[in-house]
Amino acid sequence: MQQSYSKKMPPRRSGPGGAKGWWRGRFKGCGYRFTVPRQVILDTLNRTSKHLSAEDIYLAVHRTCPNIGLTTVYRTLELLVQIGLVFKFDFGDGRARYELSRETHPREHCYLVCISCGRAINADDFREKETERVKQIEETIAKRYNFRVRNQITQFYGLCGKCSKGKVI
Amino acid sequence: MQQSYSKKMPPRRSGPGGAKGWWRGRFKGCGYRFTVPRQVILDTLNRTSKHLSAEDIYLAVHRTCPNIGLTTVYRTLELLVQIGLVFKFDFGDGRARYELSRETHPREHCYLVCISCGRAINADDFREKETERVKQIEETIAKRYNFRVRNQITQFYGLCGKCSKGKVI
DNA sequence: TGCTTAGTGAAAATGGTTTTCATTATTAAT
DNA sequence: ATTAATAATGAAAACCATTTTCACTAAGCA
Repeated sequence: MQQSYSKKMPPRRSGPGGAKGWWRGRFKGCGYRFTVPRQVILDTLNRTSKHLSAEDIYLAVHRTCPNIGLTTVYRTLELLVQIGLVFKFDFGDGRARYELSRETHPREHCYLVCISCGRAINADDFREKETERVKQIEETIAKRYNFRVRNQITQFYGLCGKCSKGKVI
Repeated sequence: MQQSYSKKMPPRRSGPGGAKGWWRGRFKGCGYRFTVPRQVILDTLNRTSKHLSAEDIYLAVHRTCPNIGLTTVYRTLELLVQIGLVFKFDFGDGRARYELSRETHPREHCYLVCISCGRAINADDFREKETERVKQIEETIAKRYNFRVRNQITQFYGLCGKCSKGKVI
């Protein structure tokens, strides 16, 4: 039972408990409990800017809390994505990646994915200056498709330097 | 052993065998055999503009050639992606989708993916007028990252009309 | 403090994809 | 054409990220 939540969000890092306080409020506001596993998983995501897989998170979490199982990691991540606190990505390598949604960070992501070796190269810097344009696009989409954009990813598929060596096409 | 292939491509639908002739040449040029399963799978992809999953293709192919197995479908698709004849997509629903690469069709794809119900809405029309801009971006990427772009997909993650009902956030 | 119920963890199940391996079909050489 | 070499195939098994099941635990309200 997800409840509606006030549009006026409190600033993320102020108030009792800092980020944790904000998260807690967000959980409660949606009718969920703010449990230890959920705190620890959010903390882990908060400590890095990388895109972690569920197993990455499980292993990191496992060091401090060995009793937290992989199942809970998956379940929590699913919930966090639903709530909108975490973004889920798929680079086509058979495992999903997760990243904490930070308002101070760009919500536009850009990757170069090599179709030969599967390597994914981050090219976010590419989009930074396009924020305005992207905002416009999102507004248009909201109107035309009645769709609320939360996150955006652009992937360029092709051949990386190594893999394109010697190939003309 | 992938061989280099002349940059001057013959027109896709002319010459002996039409598209098939072109495909055949492409296979041979790369050192691969143009077998019946590969023909049939390419034909199937050629007959639709939808994004088919491996199973979709298997079922379609199975009607005419019941002896073609799912394994071959997967193997052929992987090869086709490597050769650059087919694009592979991932909407995060646990199964990959494939689409024939047609030069007459745009290589820019745009989707709205609902993080609540998982529905993927095609919004390609959105990009059609941006072809020039996208070309520039691809050129810059090629230079800066030494990366040859073959295909591009932009996904907007968010809430579709149905799923955002009653939610303020 | 106790009660209700959401949340958790271990193990099993699921399901798309990949690997294995014996067989078949294609190509190049004869 | 026939044959030899090897690439391609199909069925079954393996793989592996993710999900489900179910008995148990802990958060939050009365």
